[in-house]
Amino acid sequence: MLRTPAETPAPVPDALRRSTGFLLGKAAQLGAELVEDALQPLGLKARHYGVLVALQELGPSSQHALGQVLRIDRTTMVATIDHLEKLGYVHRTPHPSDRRSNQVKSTPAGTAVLKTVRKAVAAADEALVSRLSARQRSQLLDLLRQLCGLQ
Amino acid sequence: MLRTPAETPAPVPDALRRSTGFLLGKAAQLGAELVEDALQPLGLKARHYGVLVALQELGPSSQHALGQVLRIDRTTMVATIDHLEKLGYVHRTPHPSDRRSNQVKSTPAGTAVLKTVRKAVAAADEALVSRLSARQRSQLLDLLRQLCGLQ
DNA sequence: TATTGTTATACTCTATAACTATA
DNA sequence: TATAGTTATAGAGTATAACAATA
Repeated sequence: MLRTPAETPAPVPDALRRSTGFLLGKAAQLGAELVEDALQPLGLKARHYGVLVALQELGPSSQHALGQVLRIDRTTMVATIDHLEKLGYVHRTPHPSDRRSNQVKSTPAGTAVLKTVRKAVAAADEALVSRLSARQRSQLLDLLRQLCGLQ
Repeated sequence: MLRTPAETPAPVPDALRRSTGFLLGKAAQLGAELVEDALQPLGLKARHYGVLVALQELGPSSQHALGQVLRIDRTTMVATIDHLEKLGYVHRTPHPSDRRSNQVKSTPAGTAVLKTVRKAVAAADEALVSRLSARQRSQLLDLLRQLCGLQ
């Protein structure tokens, strides 16, 4: 990820400044960098956070189900769960009725670390919107949800 | 890029639906897919569009200067210009006073194709914000520019 | 036959290091 | 010494194909 040094003001061409797609990309990149920096000390990446959150909300789930919710390919999911299992945050057990699939469960350590992770991610989110007022932040959330068809 | 099929509603976890960073990532991904689809028939990717636009606004520029504006690494820029040159849209000439650097110029064909490319990208942008009213679209642009520190 | 998880593999994107030619 | 461009290379990230076990 190429990070423009602070000294470089980077004069963005006008045609790009007028494009929602370009600005979304730029903003998303800023957000990704902040979350990456926030999670790095914990040895996690954004997709691990997604899995921990999904497990908390959905309860024990198959790798396939997690992949559907988080848009992660099943082959990518293998390595993602491997990593979380190695850190002791999740646990694979055979599914009781369907022995093809694993049941991925959060461990107590996983539930505990999620609290820390949530704070780190919330701080990154806060930093991302630091230039906006409270009213603008909630406006932006609404607009993005609507754009994504999530409401 | 994993694209969720239309049949899959993908119930996004609440904690993620409340995160600006997550929503920005999701929205940016949608935008990137639309632009990618729009440019594919022309044999171009988003970064080629960026170069053509920058050349139009800045005039003939060194590869280094283009990279600074577009946040593209100089090693990546080589292949990007190679591709545009192969298509006949730009032309490398030695810089008159500094023989270390190339002057990258748009050719007539490059200027012509940029008109088509602009239309394709504008249509993708329009599709991206299709769920928003005119007022909401301009609000979103303002909020994103402010978030990115571009105004 | 279809699905879940897994491995091996390949492809894209991007960055680092080393080289050249200039400054 | 420093910079612009280039090449070779390596590291992510993610996808496809093939396989085993199970439905």
